[in-house]
Amino acid sequence: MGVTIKDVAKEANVSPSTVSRVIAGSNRISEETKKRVKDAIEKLNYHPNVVARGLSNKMTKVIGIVLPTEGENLFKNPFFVYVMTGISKYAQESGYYIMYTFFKTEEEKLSSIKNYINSNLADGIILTTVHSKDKCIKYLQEKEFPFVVIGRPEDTKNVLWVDNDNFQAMYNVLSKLFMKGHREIAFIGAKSKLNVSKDRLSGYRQAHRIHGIDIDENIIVEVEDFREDLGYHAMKKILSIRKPTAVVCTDDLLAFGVSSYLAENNIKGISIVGFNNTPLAQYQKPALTSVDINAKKLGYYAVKMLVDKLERNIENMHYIIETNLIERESTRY
Amino acid sequence: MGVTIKDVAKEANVSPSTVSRVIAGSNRISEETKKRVKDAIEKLNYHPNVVARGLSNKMTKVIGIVLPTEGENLFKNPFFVYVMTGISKYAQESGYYIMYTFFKTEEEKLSSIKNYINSNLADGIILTTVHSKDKCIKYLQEKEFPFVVIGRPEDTKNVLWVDNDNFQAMYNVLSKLFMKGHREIAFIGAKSKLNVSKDRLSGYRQAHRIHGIDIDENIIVEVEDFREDLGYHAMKKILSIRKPTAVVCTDDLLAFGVSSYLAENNIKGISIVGFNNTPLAQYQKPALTSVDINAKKLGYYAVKMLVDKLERNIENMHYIIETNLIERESTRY
DNA sequence: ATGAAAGCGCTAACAG
DNA sequence: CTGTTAGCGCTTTCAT
Repeated sequence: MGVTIKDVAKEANVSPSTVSRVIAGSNRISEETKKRVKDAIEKLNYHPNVVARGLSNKMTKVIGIVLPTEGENLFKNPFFVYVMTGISKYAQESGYYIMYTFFKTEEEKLSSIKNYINSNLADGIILTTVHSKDKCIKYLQEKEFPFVVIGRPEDTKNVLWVDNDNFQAMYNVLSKLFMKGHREIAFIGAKSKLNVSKDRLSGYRQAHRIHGIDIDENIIVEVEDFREDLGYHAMKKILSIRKPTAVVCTDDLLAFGVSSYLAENNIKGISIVGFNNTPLAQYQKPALTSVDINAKKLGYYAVKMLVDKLERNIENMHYIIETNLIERESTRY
Repeated sequence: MGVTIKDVAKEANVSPSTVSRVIAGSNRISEETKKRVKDAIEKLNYHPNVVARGLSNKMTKVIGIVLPTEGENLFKNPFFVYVMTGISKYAQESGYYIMYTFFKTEEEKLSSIKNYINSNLADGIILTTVHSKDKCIKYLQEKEFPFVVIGRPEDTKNVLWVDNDNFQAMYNVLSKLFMKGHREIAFIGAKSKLNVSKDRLSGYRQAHRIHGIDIDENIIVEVEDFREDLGYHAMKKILSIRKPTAVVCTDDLLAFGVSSYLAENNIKGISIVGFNNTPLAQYQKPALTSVDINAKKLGYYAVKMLVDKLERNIENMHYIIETNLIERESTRY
């Protein structure tokens, strides 16, 4: 079917190896033949066969990514889609291909990874989720297979990762609210075992400490999952104790629930801040102030780190992606 | 690095080709050597190198998919994510790998496709969107490259596609509403040039015809895009003309807008039906009745068709995936 | 600066 | 039923 390097060689009156060198951008090729080869490539519309190249090189320029389907979160929160677009962007810029697999359980995740490695199909892997004591990380390290993880892992030793500074993000939210005069700020979080969650709560606590404001533990509520109904009930619970002037949530879905509880009961005067700046945040009434975590950029830099390692063996151990507080009506007090 | 077919051959005291045959499941191999080879594979933990196999076979078992990033729709509506999970499912079942690229413009879409083909990396391609007069389809047909499209294309000649029966889906919605006694049913649609949109509107019209109910063209509104605010205004416009007893929308986002307009103005007694059964539909107040289009299954069957063509050259020209009306509070009258 | 030749790991005639 | 051999298309020593 295809036109091969041999055809080009014949057309340009050189050997296949010369063509290969021209493509690789070798500098010890005379300008003249270089041009001749390039013309032939153009003329024949030649494109290297990446499979053949991969076999010869042991580099396929393929990066595998593994994504969770677990829970409905994948569908309600476009986090992973943003990550994927960022991944795709850097990949395209650097000539890499992206392969994906979904997993439901940790076993599936691990076997996806094994498959990528065993098949010799991928040069590197990106993990989009981390558990504490992640078996996959351990496996990849044992195999010495290049990988990067999105989200800071428990043990960062020898792992490339990219993440937001969740501590700082929440700290900044609180600082801002304090500046606006708030003193009683409730906290609604979920999945307290996750690093993200811990960091955000720490930010909340630390901001109080630094600003010399007491924390009322009663208005810190942690729920099971990032769900609107749980946010709704958390708010109800908080209000049964006392009325804060603001409430920060570790996810927009929780904040949506808060918002509808307040609306339903016609309660005014409580600022709300969400996290992740999901697309619906701006359509809430009132439009929800939220922390944008730059998910696309997380994906982008994940690939960048991986490619840097793969091609230049540069190991930037991690990147911190900035967050942005997007202020909307829900904090206009 | 890896253990190769030669190592296995040596271990089992056979030639590499025998090993290859065992792996391929050839039946003219004695049970005894078959066992010996399998043991050796097990013992050495051998996994075929799919790159080498691909080069030799001219079949990589890789399927490329191209996804639009255009508009915010990708992020608000999890359609594509569902499709991707379905794709992933069948791919995993049949031992295929999935590669993806995003595109913003038609040129990018086409160049993604060219890249898949030229690189010899993919065996087939799945298009997740179709335009009328789609250049990509034409290109793929010229190249005689295997592909399937999700969504019925303008010209279905020689193209494999999978889609819902959008005409029927809407027809059924209307029939149901008629059965419930509704006679004045407004229609809110968007992107009227798309096949989906045309089909859904046809279903609306045809149901009226068959049931012998007149259509009031004034309460058929077509807007630019699938956006909540546009649904909101469409409803406003309709109510300025007359009050229907029900309104059907070609997308949940439109229906969300309708719903909030009715809530804000405290208007009761209008049933609402959405389309696509997005995750938020069930959380609306009232919970939104919506047509589930089975996006995951669309993806699943897309891969199935492609693999059937690739491996057995069976060309099932298309699949129709059933839709399901999910009835919730918004039609409880 | 360029060519010849070997080899990446696997498959598929062709023999036997 | 099994081994030998010749590629698949490209890269990369090793010569010259």
